Amino acid sequence: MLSVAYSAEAKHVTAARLAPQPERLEELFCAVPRESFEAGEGVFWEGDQADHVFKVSEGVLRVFKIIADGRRVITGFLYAGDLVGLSLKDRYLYSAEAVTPVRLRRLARKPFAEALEKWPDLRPQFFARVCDEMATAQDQMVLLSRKSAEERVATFLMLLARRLHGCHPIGRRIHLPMSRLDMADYLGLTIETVSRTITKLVARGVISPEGRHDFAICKPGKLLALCGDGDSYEETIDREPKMRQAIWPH
Amino acid sequence: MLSVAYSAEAKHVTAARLAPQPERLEELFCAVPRESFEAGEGVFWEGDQADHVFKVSEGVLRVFKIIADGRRVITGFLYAGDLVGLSLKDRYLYSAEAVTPVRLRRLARKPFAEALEKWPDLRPQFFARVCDEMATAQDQMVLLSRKSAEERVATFLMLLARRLHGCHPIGRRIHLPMSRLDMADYLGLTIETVSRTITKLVARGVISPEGRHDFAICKPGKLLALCGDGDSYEETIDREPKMRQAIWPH
DNA sequence: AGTCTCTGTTACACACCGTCACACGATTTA
DNA sequence: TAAATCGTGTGACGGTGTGTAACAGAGACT
Repeated sequence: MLSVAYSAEAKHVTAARLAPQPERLEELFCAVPRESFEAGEGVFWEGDQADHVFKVSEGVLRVFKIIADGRRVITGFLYAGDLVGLSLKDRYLYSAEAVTPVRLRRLARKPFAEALEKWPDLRPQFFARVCDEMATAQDQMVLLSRKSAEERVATFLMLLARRLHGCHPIGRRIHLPMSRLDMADYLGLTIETVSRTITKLVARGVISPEGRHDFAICKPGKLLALCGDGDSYEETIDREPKMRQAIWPH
Repeated sequence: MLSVAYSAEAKHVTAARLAPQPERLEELFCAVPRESFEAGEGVFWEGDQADHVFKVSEGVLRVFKIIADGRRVITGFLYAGDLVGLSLKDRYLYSAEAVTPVRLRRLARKPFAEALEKWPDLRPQFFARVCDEMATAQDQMVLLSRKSAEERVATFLMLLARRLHGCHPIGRRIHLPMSRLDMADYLGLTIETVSRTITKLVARGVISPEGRHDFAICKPGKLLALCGDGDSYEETIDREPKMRQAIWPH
């Protein structure tokens, strides 16, 4: 079924709106129908045969691994436009579940690979996606390895504020579609710590709550400084060289 | 200089032993001379123009990122045979330094990319390398996110024991070429904690020291169980359900 | 020998964060 | 309406791991 659009020459492509020579990687997914998943529903599981790649078209997905005694690590959240399952060999390295109701397009791995072989222009795009995935993983390792609870939460909020693609119109408003538990498992913390840290940020006027899952960023500069990435000038000059103290004065 | 071998057609390749159609990705690196780096010397730096890819031919490399106040995160150690700098776009995402004296081959990015375009058989190999890198990053995220200090150290020791490629002959002997500080920055701990944890493992007879940087694995099963990956049977049955206590009775 | 430097080990007080407990509000069920 | 359930917030308490030491060993050097 799915391979029809790609196994044939361009003239055979009838059912698809796919151009014979797709210019963008995403176009490969246009030919297949969208599938819907309810919040909490699983899309695939770690260890499954990795037969498909996916493109999220609506909603948010969480991608995670489980270890021995039930500990869960969420390695990423995926939003509309993101591709899932690119950098895999034969089996999925992680499980994927819908955080919100999700609509996505599924493409079998083989036609996907064939398309990459056939149309060289797609390869740099594909490679760029994989590189972004890698860069994100690296940043996450930094976060998990060396950042305090407060820095982790601040970094997460900034991440979502930047990724405000189509989700919400305004730039200083953050929407957190996932539960506190999801956040905790993503940030390597517990729900309680996440909760307390958010409370702290609110108390200091950095952000202000608008319901459980929405916040306004009141002091973007402050929030950025709290990320611990050294993106801000104040942070690097205020600090004694090489000293790592409790970061907030009171 | 270096690009000479690839900027020309195959017939122009004279100085290289490179076959016109290389079968393995590594062969691309045969044409270029080896460079030497002393222990501690830098190979490239985060943010540099990513002009080259590297193949380690001898020694061990560390790859790391630095954040704001000097905190360092080592994202990986690279051994002989490993390729460095694959999954990058225009700039290096991390810095690389020699842990031990290192010899490596440097290949300009452009001819490397051209080779991948020209010889399709190399692409799956390249892709597999990138996937391995990704899988390793995922495992590291699990380690940093949810594992105790003891589990981290145990996991690291098992990793090195498995990667005992050409380094050392015997399978139950681990060589740690890097300093305790390097280990700490890789595992998201401090030197002191690494030191204490190793001491603990020695005290329980799991490993036994043979100098500062060499250990024998006395109880491989026990060490595996301590990794917290659930790879072993003992772990799942010994443990009270869901309880995570201080792990060692004495 | 001696001294210096560097790395690794050990000790102890403390802080951050995890664990446990319970309260609160929203939603569902009886 | 009450009762149950779920997600969340908040408090008290304790433990793992940290920070700051001081100390020990191994080279390198004079």
